[in-house]
Amino acid sequence: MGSRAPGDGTVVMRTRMAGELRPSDEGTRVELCGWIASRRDHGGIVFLDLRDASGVVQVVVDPSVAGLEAGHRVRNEWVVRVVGDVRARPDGTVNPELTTGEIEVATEELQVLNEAEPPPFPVDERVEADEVLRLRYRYVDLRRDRMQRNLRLRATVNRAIRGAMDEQGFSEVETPLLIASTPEGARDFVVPSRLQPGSFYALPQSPQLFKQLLMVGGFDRYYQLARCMRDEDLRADRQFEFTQLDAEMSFADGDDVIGVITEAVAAAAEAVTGEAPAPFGRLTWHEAMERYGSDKPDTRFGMELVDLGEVFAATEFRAFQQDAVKGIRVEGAGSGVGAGDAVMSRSQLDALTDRAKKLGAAGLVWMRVGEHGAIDSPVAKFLSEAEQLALVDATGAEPGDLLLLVAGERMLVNRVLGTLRLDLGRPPVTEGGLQFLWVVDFPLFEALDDHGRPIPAHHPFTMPHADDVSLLDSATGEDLLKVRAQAYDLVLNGWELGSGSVRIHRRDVQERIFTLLGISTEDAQARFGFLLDAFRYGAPPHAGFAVGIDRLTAILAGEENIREVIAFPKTQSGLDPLTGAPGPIDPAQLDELGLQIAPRAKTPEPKTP
RNA sequence: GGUCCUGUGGUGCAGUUUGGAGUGCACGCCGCCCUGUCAAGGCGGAGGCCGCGGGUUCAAAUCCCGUCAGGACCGCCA
Repeated sequence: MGSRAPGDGTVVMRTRMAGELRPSDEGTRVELCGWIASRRDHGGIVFLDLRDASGVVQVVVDPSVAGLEAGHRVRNEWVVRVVGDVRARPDGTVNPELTTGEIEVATEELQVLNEAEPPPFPVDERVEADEVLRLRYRYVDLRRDRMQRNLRLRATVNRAIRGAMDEQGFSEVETPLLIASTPEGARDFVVPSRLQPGSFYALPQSPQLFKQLLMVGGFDRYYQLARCMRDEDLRADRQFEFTQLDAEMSFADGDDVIGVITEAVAAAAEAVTGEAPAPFGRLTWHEAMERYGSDKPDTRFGMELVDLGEVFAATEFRAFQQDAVKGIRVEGAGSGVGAGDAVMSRSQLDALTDRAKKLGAAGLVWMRVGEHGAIDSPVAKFLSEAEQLALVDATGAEPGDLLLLVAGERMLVNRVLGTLRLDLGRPPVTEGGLQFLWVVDFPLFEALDDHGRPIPAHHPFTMPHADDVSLLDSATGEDLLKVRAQAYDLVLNGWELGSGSVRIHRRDVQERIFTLLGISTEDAQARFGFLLDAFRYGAPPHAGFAVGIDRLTAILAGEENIREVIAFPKTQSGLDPLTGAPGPIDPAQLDELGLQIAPRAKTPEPKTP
């Protein structure tokens, strides 16, 4: 129960929480504290809704009673303390909309703890407030149900994750925030050193190197809810600062890591939804690209990519004489038979074609499927009857469907169709349940740079796939891109939740990778020599992972944007409307740090005609 | 760096396409009335740099250019 005695000499301001009162409390004297959520002043009687962290209860005040005159004066968001008795509401005045709607508090004492100006936007959520206003007055916004719900949900996620990791024998270890620049690919946030003028710390993009050092240090199983900072442009799913469940384990392979992380993430989902999530799927990277055209497939809906190579193997149509021809089937979006809201107009199809071209495709072929496999398309005349029939057969198209086809280099075709698939079929965040998916066997290198050197897809400490190690020595050029890594991603409803890998723990293998990447021995030594050194002193085989907590929480909360699950986020241009950060600093501070601000290159004046 | 969308009393919108008086709706705010409301109700009232700057025009919230802020996305985030 909420009733407490002071004990330590402090004054207890309240005995109960507003939202927890029930008919069983009838007759109880309660002391409540909170904000006025709403007032309904009838003159001789005033109804106040008192809101605290637990919810709302109706408080009834008779302002004609001596000492209760403030009943007329109080306004929304004033902070008050109420003493009174819980009583059943009179017949016909029960409010089934409120969990406390069967009772009310008959006020005997009304104390104004603090007056308040009218809030810049209503705390009640009937109308959506402008986001910059919400951020500027975040402390008001935080009173609203949505933020209360989301941040408490986030706390539930953190609690469940810590519980699951603890149970699996992981120890939470903190790592430094002021570090040397780490080899992640993002731009560092940088902190000037006062004691070493001209030198800089970097804020961690992740605790990557430290967790590997913890493995060398014999911690065996480490995790941390780690703040990470990356100075890259912001998006709906990206903030400068974000939080990861960061984990690393020794004497373990990729499947061990997948098992552990599955356990923790499923525990978080279950803590929020009340039921265990569906079993996590698993696809190879190659399969994900071929079937969904993405390395983070949204498997809440079908519309999979169909390989039409066989169908057009001997085609006369030049546009389809390519590395790959693939298509997607958009149900009911064709003309005629199945005509309805889903049907796409000619101008919509033109827009789709533009979209495909912007994504790099040479073009987009659309086909409307009619009765008996009849095909209506600008290119129908170039296709044989047999090809048309085989096409309908291969895609499983029904009358009224629309087919979208792209031909060209295979991975380009996959990416273009994968994007169109999302444009046309992706459900809102609140629909389709939770589709967790492991994507495994990522390639070790994602591309070749201008000098023909491979660019690591994950990071340079990623262990190559055991079966592909020999390729590392023999392969050159494009063939290097076939080398698979022991790297894996966790995907939820088309969002990349996180990634991990088995790490290289042997110095000789690591040096071979550096050589391939064109990182010289001196360069490697300068950037992360301490890690290479550590590997000389008995590094265990180890593997790890990191899960984006902001993204996981957003999806569990049914939010499209991670700002909704962050107490004090920044806008897309990296500003905090509440504190005004970032701002200039005192010249004396600059001086102390040995820094000077270079004059910014002015943008050229607009040309006068 | 780029593309698209948005900016109108404290709040949320309409008005911009087709230039013609700051016009309108809802909420909030202030005052008065009101003893069973819960989006309380009734009467009255206050509140505007139409983001900012420039241009076109007899006339600009409206058209043009620039700029600032916000959002979505591309680039970027190995």
